[in-house]
Amino acid sequence: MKIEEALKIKSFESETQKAYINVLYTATILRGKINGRLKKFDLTHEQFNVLRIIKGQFPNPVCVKDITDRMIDPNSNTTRILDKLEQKQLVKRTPSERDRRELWIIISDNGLDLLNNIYVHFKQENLHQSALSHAEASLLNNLLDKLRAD
Amino acid sequence: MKIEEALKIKSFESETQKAYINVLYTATILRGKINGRLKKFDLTHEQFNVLRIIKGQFPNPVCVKDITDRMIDPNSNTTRILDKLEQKQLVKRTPSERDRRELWIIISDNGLDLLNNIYVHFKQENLHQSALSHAEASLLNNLLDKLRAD
DNA sequence: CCACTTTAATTGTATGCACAATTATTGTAA
DNA sequence: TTACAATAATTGTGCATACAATTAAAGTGG
Repeated sequence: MKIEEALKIKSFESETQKAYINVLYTATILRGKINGRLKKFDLTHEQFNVLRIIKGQFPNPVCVKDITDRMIDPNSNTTRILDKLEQKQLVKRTPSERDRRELWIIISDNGLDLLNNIYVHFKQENLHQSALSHAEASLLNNLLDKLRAD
Repeated sequence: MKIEEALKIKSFESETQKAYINVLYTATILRGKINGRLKKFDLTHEQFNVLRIIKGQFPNPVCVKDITDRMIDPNSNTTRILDKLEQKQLVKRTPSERDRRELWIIISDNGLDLLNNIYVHFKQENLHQSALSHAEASLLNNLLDKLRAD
């Protein structure tokens, strides 16, 4: 559905303003879709994102700052998301060996298993197989990169 | 900056997965930008959005459901956002004349003035004048509409 | 070494997001 | 008209977002 129909908006100030609203609205829809899929795994979208980042460096540890730098929303509170992940025994925090201010965070076997299950599940449900062709998705990525550059 | 640089991601499963992350990340950036501009007006992004929706129907009243249907994020709690707006005397709630379950909400003179100030301010700072041409923004809108259709 | 700045992580607080449940009212069909 | 379902709005709860402040440790220049 077109954005103007979805939000019943009659006119926009400019095509760019429309794009702003469209990006925000689309993000809400995608977040909802991802949260829905993650529900059965008892993970929120941002917990999943953080877990994925930690796994990305496995078997090396990462510190909190490394994670924050890679997060989709760096404002969300990394410490508190790590608290949740640690409660669920998906990650471990240990003191860094090079800097006592830092923590080294590493994904646990549980965490690795969980992520693998989720990936299998996503593949089965074709989460990322979209109505967009590869070329269209690529174009979309370029336009978003450009929009952010303002 | 390209999304893979911004989030230091080395590889994606697919161009569409990349687009998902890109949309979510871009939304965060845009939200931050808008929140920054709205700060001096003591409004949050969603309060602004709701106020704009209510103004959109002025001088007709809207009920809560009308607003929810038009919100960028319909999950955010309309009642509580209206509480804030009413506290700031930007809107008024009165009982509906046609249905006692409904409320009629209308923007106040204060609210209209505030929105006008904000629009002037946005124009001065060229918030919605982007690096994208009209044609590019239009293309972006079409691709986002298509991405949501999955 | 010592004051000072910077950095890493945590904490605090207000608001927003997400979802379920509840209350009040209206519509509807036996 | 009386159950029952549907709808409008609110409320409750847990987690996330946004931003400021704090704490602890490390770097730096005198």
